[in-house]
Amino acid sequence: MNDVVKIEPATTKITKQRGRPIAFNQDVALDKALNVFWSHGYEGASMAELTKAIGINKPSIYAAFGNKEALFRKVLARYITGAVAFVGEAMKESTAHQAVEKLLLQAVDFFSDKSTPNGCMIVQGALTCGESAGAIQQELIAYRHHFEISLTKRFELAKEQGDLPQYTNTKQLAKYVATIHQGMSVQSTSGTSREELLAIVEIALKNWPKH
Amino acid sequence: MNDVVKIEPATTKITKQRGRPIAFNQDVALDKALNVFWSHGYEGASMAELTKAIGINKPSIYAAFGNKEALFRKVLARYITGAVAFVGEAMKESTAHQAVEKLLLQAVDFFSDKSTPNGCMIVQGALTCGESAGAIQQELIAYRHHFEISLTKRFELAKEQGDLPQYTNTKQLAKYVATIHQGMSVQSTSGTSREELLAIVEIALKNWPKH
DNA sequence: TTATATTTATACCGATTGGTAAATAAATAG
DNA sequence: CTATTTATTTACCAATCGGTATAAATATAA
Repeated sequence: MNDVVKIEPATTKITKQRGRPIAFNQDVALDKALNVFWSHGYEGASMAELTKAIGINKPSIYAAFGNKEALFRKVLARYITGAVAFVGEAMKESTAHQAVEKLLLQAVDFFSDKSTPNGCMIVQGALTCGESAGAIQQELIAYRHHFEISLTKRFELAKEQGDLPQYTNTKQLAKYVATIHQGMSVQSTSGTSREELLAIVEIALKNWPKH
Repeated sequence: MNDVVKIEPATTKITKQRGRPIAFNQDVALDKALNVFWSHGYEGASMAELTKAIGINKPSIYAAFGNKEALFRKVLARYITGAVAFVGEAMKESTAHQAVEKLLLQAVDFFSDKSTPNGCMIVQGALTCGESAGAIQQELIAYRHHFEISLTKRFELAKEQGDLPQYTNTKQLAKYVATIHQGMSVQSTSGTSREELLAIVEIALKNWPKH
């Protein structure tokens, strides 16, 4: 639908796009939309504000991305593979403790980055909402659950490798870490500084399970 | 304005209300409105849904409470003196550790109470929103800050009484406890069970400062 | 009874919501 | 050139938003 090139089946010859060319970069547009959704949430972001921020007219948005919900899903996908990709990276640390420490410290950097809105869009994008946003609310819940599953898997690996005690309840520990992360997101949205967030991480990591 | 009785200045004789009597109980109406705001947040709760839930027509709501924002503030005041009054009670425990333990355990009961919506309205009532809800958003931020100040004061007292080490940074410790609480609110809203919330509290309390 | 005060229910207001029809502009194909 | 395709702009849509004017209903006061 939005392919830039079309390939002729028989000859594989590249044909130029027929009609009027698109006048905006879709990834740049998604980044600008991300900024609005991140700041105001799914419901709090109006199409009027999104249109103004992206800098193109509404019919162009609808032609390129579908409707508001589809736009949000595409923004969310970009947010996950871009802004919060550090979560997956942190899991690659050599011990569970190092992985969580890196995760939370990077989260502090992420939350206090002055070039982006505060907090995490997956946490506060649609925590509460009207019925029309119910599908997005559930989608974000699913993503947060997915985050806990990633943590749980990492902790299971740590148990195998011996850097977490055998008695560790990995799901509960994952929920604890997720709770800290989500609480920090609320704190960040409320104006908590980088130094204060760091202090929270320091306290939260003191009780790491010991052998 | 909404006084049920009027007192004559000179004789202090009680005169009956003149016009048509109010056909609904204001506190009951506020409780029903609370349920809607708590579930869907300030912006996500429409006047249409509030009207339906309260069971009276819109002009009656506006006459009794003002506008949507004033209604929310009155609901919020009732929420604080009613549903979440346990927060102040928990601070009266004899040690800081006991106070926080009671606070978080009562929060678990509160979050998993099936007769009320999940999570805390002060946390998720307007975490993100459009510009028109900015004042409510700031008010909720102020209430969360007030919660931290209460915790800080309790911890200062604990330092004086010797049940917290002298080196304790009470503000940071308060922020940690608030972060756990707010994270648990997000968890509750996402469907986390009572047992899982209890496990989070257990882990969170393991790292309490020791002498 | 009549007058006054207050709440009720009905119907409506302008503004904003997400979303689109229709016409114009800009490219390629032949 | 003309025809075709696609994206743009403008203007508009019905539905919902928070909020209210108006008049009927229900009480007391005299």
